[in-house]
Amino acid sequence: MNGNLTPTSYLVLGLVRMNGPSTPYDLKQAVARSIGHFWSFPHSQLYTEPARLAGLGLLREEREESGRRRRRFHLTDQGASALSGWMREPTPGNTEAHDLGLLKLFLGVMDSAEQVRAMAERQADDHQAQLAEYEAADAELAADPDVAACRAALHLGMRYERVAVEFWRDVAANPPGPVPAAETPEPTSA
Amino acid sequence: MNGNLTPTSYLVLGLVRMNGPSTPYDLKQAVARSIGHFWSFPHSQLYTEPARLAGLGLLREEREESGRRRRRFHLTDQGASALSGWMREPTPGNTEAHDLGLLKLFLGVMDSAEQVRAMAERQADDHQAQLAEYEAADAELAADPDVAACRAALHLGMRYERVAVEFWRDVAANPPGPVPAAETPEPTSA
DNA sequence: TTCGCCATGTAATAGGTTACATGATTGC
DNA sequence: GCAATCATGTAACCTATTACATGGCGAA
Repeated sequence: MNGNLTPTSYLVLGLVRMNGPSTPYDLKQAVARSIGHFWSFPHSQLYTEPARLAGLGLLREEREESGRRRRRFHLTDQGASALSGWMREPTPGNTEAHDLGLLKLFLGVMDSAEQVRAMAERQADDHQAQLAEYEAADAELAADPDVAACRAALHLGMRYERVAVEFWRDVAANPPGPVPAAETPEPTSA
Repeated sequence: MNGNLTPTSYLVLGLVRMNGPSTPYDLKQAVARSIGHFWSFPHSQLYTEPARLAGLGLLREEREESGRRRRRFHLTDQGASALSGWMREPTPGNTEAHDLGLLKLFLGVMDSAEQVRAMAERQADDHQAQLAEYEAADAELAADPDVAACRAALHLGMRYERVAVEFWRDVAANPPGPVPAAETPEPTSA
């Protein structure tokens, strides 16, 4: 077992701290409702990671004896201090924005401006839909003053989405032509 | 060897198409100058992925006999059509925005509003710096009409950065308080 | 001509992803 | 009581990341 903590680790620790003792399924739900919108964590990780953290003493595992025999994880002192230690560290590294639509646009392999326009319109719609989801999620949290920080994070998501919608609409309105190939592809020899 | 193509694969194919026959080092450079700003690809991948693609017949490998014995990869017909096939597919999946600062904010584990403010200011500065880099990169490309698509992608990056700067400045100006822990951590038993 | 950085790669590992698989609940 | 879905997990694979390692090349 490797003792290094990844973003996933801190996510799990943080969620347990925020929501109290949690089962992996609880974590999965919490992620889906909030940060999962822009940073996806597959559920299998949310099952394996807490177990790993328990092995490191940062969580304590408790298991139901009957029914679903859920594993419920509790934050330990050590876990709490690992978490607040991380908070105190500087936060290096830029934002990673992985967006396949953007990659396609960047590579400039679209055959025609028309094809670019079609994709851009699709992207704009998708981002619009995403924005609506954020707004709904945010409205649900609006009542609770304790979660101001969570909402703040959502707000950045919302701003990004608005920018993305604007951006793709601009692209659709004025699609760039294809980047010409620098060489003629060769007959495949394989 | 697995024939599935990942975003990395298309990146490599697309760069070779755009820039002509390339060595892994060329790819590394091209990435660092452009898309690497918001989607990082470690250099080791840019060495192994072209080899894999060559194995699939999508690139052809040519090796220098003397000196550094570079491997230079050429696009094949098959590679070109894999690339344009991908372009025609719809682009599912949302943007993944991995940002550790945002994760920290979201988890609400900061001890105090003051700590939040300090981080927010740092983030704002970092994003400001990033924005400046994009602008410089964009200015370099401005002369060449062939790379309009690449520039368009950069422009989204720039918009994101502006939003991020604004956002973190707002957070710094009005930092949310910490989300209270839902449970008291337990003494570690390990 | 030597030093240092640029350039080129590879090995090992672990985290992430997909796919499978099954038991528990709940609603009808 | 049956079906559908929720909930819970695990195993295998692979991609990505880190770390190491070395030879070429240019500058002083």
